[in-house]
Amino acid sequence: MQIFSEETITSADKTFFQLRSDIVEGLIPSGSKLSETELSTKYAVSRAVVREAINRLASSHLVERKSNIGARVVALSADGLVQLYQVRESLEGMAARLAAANMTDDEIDELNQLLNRQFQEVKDGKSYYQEAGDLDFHYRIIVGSKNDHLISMLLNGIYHLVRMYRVQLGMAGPRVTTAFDEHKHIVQAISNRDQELAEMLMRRHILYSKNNIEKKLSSISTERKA
Amino acid sequence: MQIFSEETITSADKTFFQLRSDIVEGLIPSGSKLSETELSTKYAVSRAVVREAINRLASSHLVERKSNIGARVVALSADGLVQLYQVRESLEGMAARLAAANMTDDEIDELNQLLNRQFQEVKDGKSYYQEAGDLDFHYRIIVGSKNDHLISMLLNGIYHLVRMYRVQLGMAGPRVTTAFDEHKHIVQAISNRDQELAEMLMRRHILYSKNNIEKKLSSISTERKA
DNA sequence: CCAAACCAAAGTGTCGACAATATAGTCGCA
DNA sequence: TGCGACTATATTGTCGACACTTTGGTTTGG
Repeated sequence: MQIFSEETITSADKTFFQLRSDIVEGLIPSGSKLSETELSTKYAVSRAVVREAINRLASSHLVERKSNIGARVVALSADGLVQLYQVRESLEGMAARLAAANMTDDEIDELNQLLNRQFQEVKDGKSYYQEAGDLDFHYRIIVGSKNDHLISMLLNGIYHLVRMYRVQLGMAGPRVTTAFDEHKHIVQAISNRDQELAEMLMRRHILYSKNNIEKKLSSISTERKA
Repeated sequence: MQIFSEETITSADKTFFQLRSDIVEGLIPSGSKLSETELSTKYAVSRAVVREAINRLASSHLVERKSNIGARVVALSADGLVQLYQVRESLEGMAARLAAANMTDDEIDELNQLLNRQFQEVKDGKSYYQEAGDLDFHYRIIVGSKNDHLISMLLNGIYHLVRMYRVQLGMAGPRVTTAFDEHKHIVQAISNRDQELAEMLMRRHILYSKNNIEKKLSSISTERKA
């Protein structure tokens, strides 16, 4: 596999991926400080590559850096979540619209097949559908937009933050089957090349998703008070 | 001035700003290669800071970097312009909508005053309105959205690319007065807290702007053929 | 006892040198 | 002559050391 290797992977790349994963998964807690020297010993690389990795994380909005002071993992907040989903709604809505215009028939076929496979899994009960499937679905539509800026902003920037919120708020919950139906309708709209509808359905889909995760977040903060 | 100094400015910062400016203004031609060693002697800093600056430029989509090969300034193209304005339309439309919801009355007042000043300048003929005023207008609305992700994506990412297209295509042309009217209507919508209208007018404003610049681009490419 | 200046420890910013990789030109061979 | 392997060169990737800034605690003067 991976016929086109292209682009060799540097040490800084690996450190960046590792760090990003550790942050998203919560191994490095949100709000904590990232010490360059400490991380360089931990990952057994020079401080320079850790620095580069941290800079990239800052570009992805996963950490905040202040000169001469250091970098901290972003703090999750209700307000941050709202802002994040505002832009996500707008950008992914746009992605769906462009996808309806620009995806090839083959790509749309594959999208349909993906959904069918997931439907089987859901029916067979062995469904931990959840993350993997959902991500794959959104991923294909984003890429299908064929707009490089959009793709980059979503995949390099926003998406890992979204995952970070989901993971750290423990989103293993419900909303599996209903999300599946929403996905199906979106793909139908794309199949029909109905740009308007695709955008609207995607925006709504993300809005529901926000409400769902927001509810979880408020229930947690009330738990804390109790 | 600058009461809150906050955030000391490092050598890498200065190099980044300098490089970005040189690229946007065309002093470093689009498509050309950026040699780390060469630039480090040119700007009299170490290769490390040039590297960091280039990495940031890559995050801003002003250069493209490939590992072990180097970085090139992005090439301007008709397709790239279309993609850029697609996301700009969506994001700034969203900014206008959020601004109508989130700007304070004072901020809206200042926006109105800005427009009045510009109107005077236009009337007095001394108007090279063009860039400065237009940028200031859009800037305030973007910031007025109060959405950090949106602000960052537009101001750090997209805007310099937009300017690069404008500068290098020689946009000193017309469309001054008409753009002014469009600005006025957008501010009116924001004043009325009409989110829907503000978004729609902004999207349309940017669409016109795209058509204008696109026309210029095609006229240049036909010139070349002749 | 408090406040301001000072000092020391820790961490980030910058640098020059070395290692690894890509590129272009040369040589040899069919 | 044309093609492929090899070598030399230039450029990027990585490293450890040094310079500067921040921070927290200590001392000193009121």
